[in-house]
Amino acid sequence: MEGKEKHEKARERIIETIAQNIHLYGLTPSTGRQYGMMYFQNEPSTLDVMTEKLGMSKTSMSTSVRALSDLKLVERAWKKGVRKDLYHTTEDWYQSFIDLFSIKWRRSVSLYTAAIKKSLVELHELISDPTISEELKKEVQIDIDKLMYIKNYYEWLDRLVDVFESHEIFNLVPINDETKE
Amino acid sequence: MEGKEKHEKARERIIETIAQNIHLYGLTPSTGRQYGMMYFQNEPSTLDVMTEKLGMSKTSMSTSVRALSDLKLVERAWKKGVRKDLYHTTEDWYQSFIDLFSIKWRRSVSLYTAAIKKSLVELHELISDPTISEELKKEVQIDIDKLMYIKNYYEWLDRLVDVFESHEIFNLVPINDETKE
DNA sequence: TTGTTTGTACAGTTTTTTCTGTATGAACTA
DNA sequence: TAGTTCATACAGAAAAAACTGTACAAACAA
Repeated sequence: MEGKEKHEKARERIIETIAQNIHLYGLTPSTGRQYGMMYFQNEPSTLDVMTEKLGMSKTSMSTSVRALSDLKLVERAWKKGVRKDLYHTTEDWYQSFIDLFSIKWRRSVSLYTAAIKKSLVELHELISDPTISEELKKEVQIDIDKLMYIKNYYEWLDRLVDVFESHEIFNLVPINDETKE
Repeated sequence: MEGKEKHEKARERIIETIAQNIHLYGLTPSTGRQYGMMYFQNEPSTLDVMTEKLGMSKTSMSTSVRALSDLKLVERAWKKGVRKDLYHTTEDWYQSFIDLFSIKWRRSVSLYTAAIKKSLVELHELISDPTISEELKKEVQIDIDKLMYIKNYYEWLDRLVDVFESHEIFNLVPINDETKE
């Protein structure tokens, strides 16, 4: 089967590329390969199919399919009469990018925002404390300025995520071609 | 030193937050802590200072400061009379974000583009091969469509990176406050 | 009810990554 | 020139992460 083989090779190249780049999504190459396999599978896959195709344990398949779901790269499919869980890759890579972007950075925004708020309160208390030295006060003021800068930056980042989530970004960077949603 | 301690605590909270979020830049918490320390250090740091402050080996400091430099999060500073290498964090977090974005995704774009190009050629050869089965041809056509979709997506991503690098993004998501460059 | 199938928690193993100490080379000093 | 100070390459140790097999719980079948 010469043709079948050539087809397989063309697919494998892409799957391997996905595997080598999925770290951008915080996932391992194995998980990327799993995604790639599912991407070219033209029907939903069960954990058993993945185990068979990738030669890895079902436990692994289960945990990594969950990781893929968390990032909305795959989702459950339903098919009547089939008892096993079925999964397929989500169609919209633009949306996946946005989801990734959103999940990763929103989390960061909220962690920073909380920490900065707390520290700013403390530093302001320190500044208005009459018992501390002039020298320390100066240092604290510098830190306050730095924290304000970070605060501003994260507010910007938050608005940036908004722009992706609301799809406004597509006004600035339009999707060419008919593949648009 | 009650005030000094409180100041330290406020700083540490932010440094720890940086450490816990630096994975978004593909770096380890240790490296994040190193960055955080340098961020609040109001003068350039030497490897020896980092070793002393973080209690880690100089070798570690050397390799992680290089990782930070690669992402342009820190850069060398010059100070006459000082023989040791000096490093300080870069001021512009917006630019750092853009640099990260650019470095990470451009690389991905070029890897995908190359792989897709190669595979598309092979699949087109396959399609116009008269000896292969109708069934296989159908499958190959589906794959071609999928690759075209990915190709389009990466063209979009490439334009997206352009928009960040050119700072056009700031038209859509402006930097508020006087902290702007 | 009992038996079967399926997914996942958990403990342990293997693999990978991070970190350290030693050794070396480059840059500067005298 | 030789001596000193620094950064980093490299090998091995320590720590973390990925992966597997077992065991169990939930869902369903009969």
